Amino acid sequence: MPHPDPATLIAARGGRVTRTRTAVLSVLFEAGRPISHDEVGEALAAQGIGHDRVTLYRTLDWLVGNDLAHKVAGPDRAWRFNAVRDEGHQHAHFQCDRCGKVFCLESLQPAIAATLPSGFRLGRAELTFHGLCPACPGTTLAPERNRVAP
Amino acid sequence: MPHPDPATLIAARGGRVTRTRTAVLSVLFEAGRPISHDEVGEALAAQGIGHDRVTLYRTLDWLVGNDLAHKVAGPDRAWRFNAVRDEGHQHAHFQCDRCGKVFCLESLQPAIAATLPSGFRLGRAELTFHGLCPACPGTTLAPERNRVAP
DNA sequence: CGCACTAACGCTACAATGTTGCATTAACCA
DNA sequence: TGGTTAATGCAACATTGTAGCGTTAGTGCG
Ligand SMILES: [Mn+2]
Ligand SMILES: [Mn+2]
Ligand SMILES: [Zn+2]
Ligand SMILES: [Zn+2]
Repeated sequence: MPHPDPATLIAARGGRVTRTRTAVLSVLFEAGRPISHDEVGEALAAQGIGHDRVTLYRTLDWLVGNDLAHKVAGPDRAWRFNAVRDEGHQHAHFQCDRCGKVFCLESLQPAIAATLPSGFRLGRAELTFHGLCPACPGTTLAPERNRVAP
Repeated sequence: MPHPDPATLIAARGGRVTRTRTAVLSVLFEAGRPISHDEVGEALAAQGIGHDRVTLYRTLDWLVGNDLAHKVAGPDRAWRFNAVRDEGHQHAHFQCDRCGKVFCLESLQPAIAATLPSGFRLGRAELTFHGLCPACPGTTLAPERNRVAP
């Protein structure tokens, strides 16, 4: 399935279709994983698209606020941004301990069972796995089994 | 059960027992939840203990590196630090969407079942609940049930 | 106790990430 | 095609954390 058209998506939200917005959303679609503000900036520069740091922050915020992207915390306290495909964004993430890349585990449907202490009202749960991504060499210290109960 | 003696714990790790270290560890014990660098600093100031920003960062890092504290990400990309009681630090956390406070759910033993895509090697899993803490008013949009499967 | 050794401190400077205010530009619509 | 104003670009600032380096003080030993 090809990527949706950024301009159409942006217009559908009532936003102005600008060069920066379409380019940024396009970059997010092609990245395939959540990338940092800085990585987006590099991609824009590679396309010869001039951009201001602040504009980029605001563009990314606009995309998130209009449900065209979502952001997830990275290991280095910089947000990673990802184009939204399926509605809901109900999936876990993976952070590589070596290269720092973050991945959405879209296909993964983890089952979590837990009962919170009284007084805590649940909004949502966020599940992040840490370890080594497919591209990084080495082995983890933890058991190699892929079933976990932290 | 009363708090362990900070000075004893610090000396046991081979570190020098300084005023800052004992005071910081004591503050962490009394906080009862993970608190930010800044909150630690305020607590120190309230005790009339002079401190330097950098020293405080280094002290907290030392405590973490020596397994006397652990740090967990907050909602505002500032770390929260917590005195370690039980070994292992195998528990979930809760972030309040209103006041931003972070809580360790020490007693909670969530069950997670998931199978990672091939190539990903698992180190550990991190489970964070979001919602409203006992001290904050309001209701969440999510279902009030305390069972979740994201 | 008094001294030596050096871990820990405190200061300055710097880096990374993100925000605010405001004048200018350009997307959209009539 | 022109007017309206959302979006941009620039400068200045805020927050969180790090690196270098001279100074202070905790510790062990005679
Ligand atoms: Mn995601
Ligand atoms: Mn904890
Ligand atoms: Zn990796
Ligand atoms: Zn709260």
